[in-house]
Amino acid sequence: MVRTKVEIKRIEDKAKRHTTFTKRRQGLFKKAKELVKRCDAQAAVITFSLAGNVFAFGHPSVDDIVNRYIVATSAPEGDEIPVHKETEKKDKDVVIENNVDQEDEETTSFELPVGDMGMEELEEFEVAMVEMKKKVVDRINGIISSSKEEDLGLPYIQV
Amino acid sequence: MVRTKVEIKRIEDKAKRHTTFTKRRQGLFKKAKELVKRCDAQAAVITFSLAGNVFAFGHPSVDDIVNRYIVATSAPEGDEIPVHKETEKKDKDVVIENNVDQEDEETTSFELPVGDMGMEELEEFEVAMVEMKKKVVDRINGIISSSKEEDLGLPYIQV
DNA sequence: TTAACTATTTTTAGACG
DNA sequence: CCGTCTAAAAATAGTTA
Repeated sequence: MVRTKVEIKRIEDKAKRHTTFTKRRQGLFKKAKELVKRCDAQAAVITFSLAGNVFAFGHPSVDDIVNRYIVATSAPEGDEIPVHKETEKKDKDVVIENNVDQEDEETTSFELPVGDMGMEELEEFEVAMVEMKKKVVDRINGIISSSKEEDLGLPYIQV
Repeated sequence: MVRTKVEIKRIEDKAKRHTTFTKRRQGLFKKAKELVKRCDAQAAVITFSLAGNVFAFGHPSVDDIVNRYIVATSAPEGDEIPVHKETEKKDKDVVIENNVDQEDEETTSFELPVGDMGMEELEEFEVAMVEMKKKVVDRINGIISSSKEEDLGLPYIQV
């Protein structure tokens, strides 16, 4: 029939799990698109299935969002990120939830100050960021080639 | 009363737009968490409000997903990304939707081959990736300091 | 501002083709 | 592996506190 009312836990059956993944991923993307349209916001959704496939949505683009995220969350100098509880600051802040196991206890939310650089300025660096992304991969290639013997049969970069 | 049935277009009123952004962002995160739990998948959701605040969720972490995304979507050598229609390949592929205006015409979906590097191997490079992220920001700092005059009053990195 | 409330819309699990 | 269908569950726009 239509007996719904699932508990949110891992689906053991592989076929069912994949079916649900597909359906819910589509629903998640749809929700993200609606958020972007109705709220004039920018957003990205990136998902990896167990099989290793990646599905991503982003507006204006996934790379834009990823780059902006990297910029926004990388501390300029030190590495200590001030962790607050909830936003009691004026206007700019970042909230990051890092795992899924919290029971709404607001124990793993982070908040840190962000500057005033707007999108117009950020977009000036988009090209540079994309180039940087390539450099990251190049660097990884270097790490791979220096840490793995080629005769191990590992593909060079492949990622 | 409760007359719902909104059309998905930009909300002009700022207060309403922000309220909707908050509600829908929470809903989006909840959906992402359910997807992760039920399907044993990895996912990240990153949103930027118009005010410039960033809210992000990721499992196992936003950075993990972002790094994995960067690795998965960066072509090893050339830059030409083969664009297919829909997944008719065997197992590994990437689908990227880059904008929100498409009317399900599947005109802006990309698909490109991805290798077999699994999470275990990918995680070996997590630390390196995080360091790379810092280097990206350092590089941007360099770009800023070389392209902007300090007397313009622009904060150094700030982003 | 932020938090309920709730009628209604929207999503989705399961079944079927 | 698609898509379609449907009842139940979940999300949410508009309102109120």
